[in-house]
Amino acid sequence: MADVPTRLRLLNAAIDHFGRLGLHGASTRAIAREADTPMSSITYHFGGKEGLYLAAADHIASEIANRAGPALEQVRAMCAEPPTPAVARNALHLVFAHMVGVIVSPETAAFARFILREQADPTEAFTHLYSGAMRELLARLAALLRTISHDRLGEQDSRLKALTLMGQLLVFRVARAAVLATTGWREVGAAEVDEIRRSIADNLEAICDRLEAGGQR
Amino acid sequence: MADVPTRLRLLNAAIDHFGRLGLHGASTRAIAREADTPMSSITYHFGGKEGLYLAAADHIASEIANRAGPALEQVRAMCAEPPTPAVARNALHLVFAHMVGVIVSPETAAFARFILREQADPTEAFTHLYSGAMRELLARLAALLRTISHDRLGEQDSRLKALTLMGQLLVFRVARAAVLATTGWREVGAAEVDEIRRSIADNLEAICDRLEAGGQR
DNA sequence: GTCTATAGTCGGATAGAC
DNA sequence: GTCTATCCGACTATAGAC
Repeated sequence: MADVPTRLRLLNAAIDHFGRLGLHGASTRAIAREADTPMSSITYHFGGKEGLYLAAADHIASEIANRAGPALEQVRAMCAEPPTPAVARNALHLVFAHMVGVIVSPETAAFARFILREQADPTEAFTHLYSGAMRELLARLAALLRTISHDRLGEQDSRLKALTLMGQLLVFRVARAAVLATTGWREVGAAEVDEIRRSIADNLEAICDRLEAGGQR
Repeated sequence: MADVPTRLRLLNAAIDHFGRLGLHGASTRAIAREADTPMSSITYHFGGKEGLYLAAADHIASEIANRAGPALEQVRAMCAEPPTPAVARNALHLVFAHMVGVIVSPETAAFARFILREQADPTEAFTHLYSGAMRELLARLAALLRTISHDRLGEQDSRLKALTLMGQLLVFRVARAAVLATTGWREVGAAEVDEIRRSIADNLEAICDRLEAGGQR
């Protein structure tokens, strides 16, 4: 902790400030102050404010890839040979149980703010974020859902369903204030994450049941 | 359109600018310019930047209450006498079919940005937003879910499930960029909204089936 | 690589004319 | 109610010392 390079200190401070205030709203002075380095070192390391912004996006993408990596790796292994619906179902549960922890964890809060803002008003940085971490995850989820449905679900339908499922997680990140107000929780700690995980697993079961049995779509 | 009072023009411009840039990031000069009035009229009408911000939150809350009103009214009517699970199920579908349109519509985009930002970093304005529109909706959803489950679902569990269900909608608003990238859509128009509505209705059916039959929770 | 100093722009608030 | 003029602070960028 004591010997973090200036470049990295700047990136961490940048993710925090840009996430809260946006590209325009954040100030390089404040970022530099938090990183305990003069403002002009931003020019030196990243060429300027926008360079720092893009570098922050790339840094987030690689950090997320690291965190989602273990779960994705496991799913890749389970799907090495074409999986049965039962195996796919297992894999789906695995991914979600893991993602709940990742998405709700305080360490990813700053990442989430940055990504959220970028989605609201996408710039060049969004491509970096999407290609870096989200695309494979969503594609894998969609493929699992299709398998579970015995391929009755169309490709587009399975992508849509993957998105709705991710939404069940997302709400606990992006609407945290409403979540706290509704549940009466004071924070989202380990006990609360378990409750969320159970509720979502329950929904997953229900949706998989219907998919596997063959509902009307 | 031609004769909108200055106060209202300022509110609309404020919602747009604050939603995109936040309280600090937005500039009263730019807001006033868009409202085609001098900056000092903000001082006159709202006392300053923060007064304008709070007024914008109140205005959003009442606009949302207007839009969600019809659906909520219908649900209230259906629940006048304690509803059967089948009636509750109908009501649930009704609310969601309506909310999909509301949440995804371009007119509410500015509202969504404002609320999103406020959730990420709640200020006094959040209370206004939550009490004004969200609370009753979430409470009604939770009550419907409980009824559907024959009261097997606990109060807290039903609130959590209401939140996960709202998440399925939310994702199409807050992660629009990812939605477009994943589906290949170029916009979320009427045809796309119908697909979303079908996918979510399908999930609802699945979850209600499980709830009504009595899953493990 | 790191820091200081400075130039030029734009921000919010306010006083006071009409 | 509406507008102009002005104050002062904060911002980004950059030149140049070490």
